[in-house]
Amino acid sequence: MKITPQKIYKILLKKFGDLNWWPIDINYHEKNNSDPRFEVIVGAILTQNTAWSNVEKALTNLKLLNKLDIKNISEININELQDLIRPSGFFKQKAKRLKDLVSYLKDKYHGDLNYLFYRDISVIREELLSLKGIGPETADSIILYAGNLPIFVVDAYTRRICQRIPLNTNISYDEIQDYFETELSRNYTKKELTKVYNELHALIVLLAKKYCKKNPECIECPLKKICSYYAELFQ
DNA sequence: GTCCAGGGCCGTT
DNA sequence: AACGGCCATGGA
Repeated sequence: MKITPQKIYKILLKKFGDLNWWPIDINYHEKNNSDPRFEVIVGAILTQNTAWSNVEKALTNLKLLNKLDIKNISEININELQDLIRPSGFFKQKAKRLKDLVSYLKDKYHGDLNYLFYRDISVIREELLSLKGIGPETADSIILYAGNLPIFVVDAYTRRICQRIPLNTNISYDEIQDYFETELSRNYTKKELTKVYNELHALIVLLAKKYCKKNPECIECPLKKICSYYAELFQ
């Protein structure tokens, strides 16, 4: 029996259910008439190699001062921005990355995310990747979770699980991404894919945090029946 | 006190 | 192309 991404998706979905990942503070954005997608974008930058709990503190700081929108980030003093996002770590480079990003959004799209996400996915991806501080995972997280467009996000967790099962032992980001997208495209319609990519990435992150850790705890892992790493434990 | 988290950049080999 | 050092805070 061949192990596929769609099989893993089914097992994890049955075990953990719908995760409704990357929920944003809709009350804040309704009250301030701001774009909730921008909160996702900021979160994607701030969470680089950083625990989400620390990112939440930074986002809270930005909201308390009503700074969580494109216009206000572009106008805020860089030192003040650093101070607000300090809890998320790497605060100097992340402040610069946010500044560069909002400059790009203002210059090219008049600060309107509709204009950005209206474009082709490949164009959005290339533009985001051209910005210093936005690599493949951040770009794809923005496209998927802010743009609600079908692209599969690969991260350190995805790689680790792919190696252990093994599902796909490629190292390059693009090859793993292409593998997941090609496989999943065979079983789901175009309309379903965004939802599937969104959910599967969230499920993978949860699995990696609970079971497939750096030092794995395989005993109760929902994937142990199809995982050769688990099988080798008992050789 | 040590480890590590939802990466990415840059310099060296 | 691949690897190592670096960036920084806060929770376990």
